Order: sequence, then structure tokens, then C-alpha cells
Amino acid sequence: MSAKRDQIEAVATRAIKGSGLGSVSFRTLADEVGVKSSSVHYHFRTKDDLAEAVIRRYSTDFEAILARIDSEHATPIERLDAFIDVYEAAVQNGDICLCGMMAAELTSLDDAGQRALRGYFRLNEQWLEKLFATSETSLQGVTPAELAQLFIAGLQGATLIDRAEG
Amino acid sequence: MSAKRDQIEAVATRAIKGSGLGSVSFRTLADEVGVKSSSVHYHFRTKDDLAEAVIRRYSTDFEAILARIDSEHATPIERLDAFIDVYEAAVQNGDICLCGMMAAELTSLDDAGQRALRGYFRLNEQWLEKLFATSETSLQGVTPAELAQLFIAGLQGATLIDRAEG
DNA sequence: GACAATCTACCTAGTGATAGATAGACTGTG
DNA sequence: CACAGTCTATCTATCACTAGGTAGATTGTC
Repeated sequence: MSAKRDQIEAVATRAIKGSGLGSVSFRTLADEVGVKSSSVHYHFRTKDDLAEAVIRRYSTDFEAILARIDSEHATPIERLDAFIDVYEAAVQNGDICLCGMMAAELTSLDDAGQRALRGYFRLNEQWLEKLFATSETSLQGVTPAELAQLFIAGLQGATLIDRAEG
Repeated sequence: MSAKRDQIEAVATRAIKGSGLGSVSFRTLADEVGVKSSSVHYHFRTKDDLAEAVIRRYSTDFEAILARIDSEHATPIERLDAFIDVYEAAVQNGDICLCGMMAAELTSLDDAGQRALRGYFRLNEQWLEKLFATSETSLQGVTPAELAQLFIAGLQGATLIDRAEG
């Protein structure tokens, strides 16, 4: 895993968060990193490859964050607080979840990209679902799975709309 | 307001809902309507103009829906149900809120477009806020305005993620 | 020398946008 | 009524530019 490849992924991630995959080109990417566009193609054969790699990286990074939360906090409530803090910190930072951004561009992703994106949301949901299941809190008739879905939907929607409204 | 212009707006709206403003071109739009791209430019001088017009139209259409809900339903609970039904029907229909879609593309909109988009979300929030304010239900320490924001964030996020997960 | 990484130089296809022309409907005036 | 002028809506043709992608030469390092 070369350093340049990492750098390209990082720059691409930031750019996509800012204005979506559609407005990120091999040329602008290359310029920012300081190489030629063909060099970007060397590391990521197609734009679909780039998109998938960026989602995968984001997903595994997030997985690590969840693991850290689990190890640092014991109770469900503390863990949930820590989870929300991650999203809130991003919003405060003017940052948007990469995958929330790309959910809007879903149809312009190839199969592998769509699968990777689904993986990220499932990762979120399953973690939250386990959390809600172990918690004694139970709202009338709402399953932990439903609650988990509701939760990330709220968070993702909030980050998007927050930026639109300021 | 010519019929062709209306038709172009309608086709553009559907296309943007499907895959965003970025993947809608004057040419594809023109082909679908059955005219030349220059004729689309006649009605909408720039792409920014087109985007703004589409958002405005969507917004006023939605305003009419809210007015109808107000006139057809008396109690806050019934009105809220009717509101949710609108979003749920859209999701069931494989449809995504135009403005939720464009919230992701916010930065590629010009000032007028961004203002129009903000207008849509404010329209939603203010309607919901008034609804929650008149309702006797009050969660501990949550203002009607906050509740309204939470609510559309959840709905918007849900429509986006629903499509990603199926 | 082999291999990884980067370059130069190019291609094809598509973009938003503009210029200039034209057919037909509308409008005001003598 | 008739005619001149004007407006609407569309066309053809083209612009300058950017997109993703590719072939082949060059460089540097083990």
C-alpha cells in the first residue's frame, strides 16, 4: 500500500464529502496530490474502483472507531453517547458522512460500490441493534433493529440538512 | 408558462430524484422531451436557473400538499399522520425527495439555488413546529422547533438509506 | 535487469453555452 | 382588412472545455 495511494484516497474522501463523487475528477484529484491524472489511474483503474476503495477505507476506519468505543465504555448509555459524539464532532467540523453523501449518488455507483455502501450502513445498524438489544430500555413495540434504523436515519438526515440550513 | 417548459421541469425533477443534478444534462433532458438542447436553454438560461426553478416548483407543490392536509384534518395527530403518509408513499413508490437529494449536492448550487433549497426545509420545519406547538404532547425539555428538525432529519435520512439498503 | 511508479501525450465522448436563422402566432396602426 | 413589426419557440451548427481512459516512454530502487 503505497503512500501516494493513501494520499489520493484521503484527498478523494475529503473532496467527496465536500461535494460528492460526481464533482471529483481524476484531474483535480491529481492536481491536489501533485501528480498526473494517469498516475491516479495507475492506483485506481477506474472511477468505480476509486469509489469502492474510498468507501471500504471509510468503513474499516469507522469499524475501528466502534471497536474503540466498545473497549473504552462499558454501559450501553455511555456507548451510545460516544457514538453520537462521533457524528456531532463531524457536524461541528463542517464535515459530512462520506456514505451519507454517496447514498444520494447510489445509482451512479457500480455493483461493488453499492455493496460497499450497503456494508457501511449495515455496520452502523448492527452495532446499534446489539446496543439496543442489551439495553433494558424498550419502547413499546419497537424492535432494536427498527430503533437502530431510525437512529442512523436521523443522524444522517441531520448532517445533510444541517449543512443546507446552517 | 408554456407546456414544454412545464414538461422539461417535470422530466428534470424525475431525473434529479433518480440520480442527482450532476447526472442530468441539457442533452439527455432535451432528448427525453423531444426537443434540442438549445431549446432547453431557451427556457432555462443556465443549469443553475433550471435547478432553482425545479426546487421552487417542488417547494410550492409541497406547500399545496401541506395546505390540503391542514384543511382535511383537524387534530395535530391526524395531520402528522397525513404528513408521514406523504413521505411513506414516496418511499414505497421508489421515489426520493428532490430536496433531500439536492441537499447532498448543495455546494454545486449557486446562491439562488441554495436559498431555494433552504426555503424548502424551512417550509417543512415551520409547518411541523406549529403542529408540535399546538399539540399538548411535550417531551421533557425538547422545544417544538428541535422536534421538528429531528423529525424531517429522520424522514429525509430514512428515504436515502432505505434506497441504499432496499 | 526487473519491477513499481510516474510521466508525456493523446483519444473519444460528453458538457454547458452561444450565435444565427426560421416558421408561425400575435399586435397595433393606417 | 391588410400589412409591418414583434414575440415565441424552436432549429442547426459550433464553441471551448472537461470527462474518463489508454499507450508507451522514463525514472528510480532493490
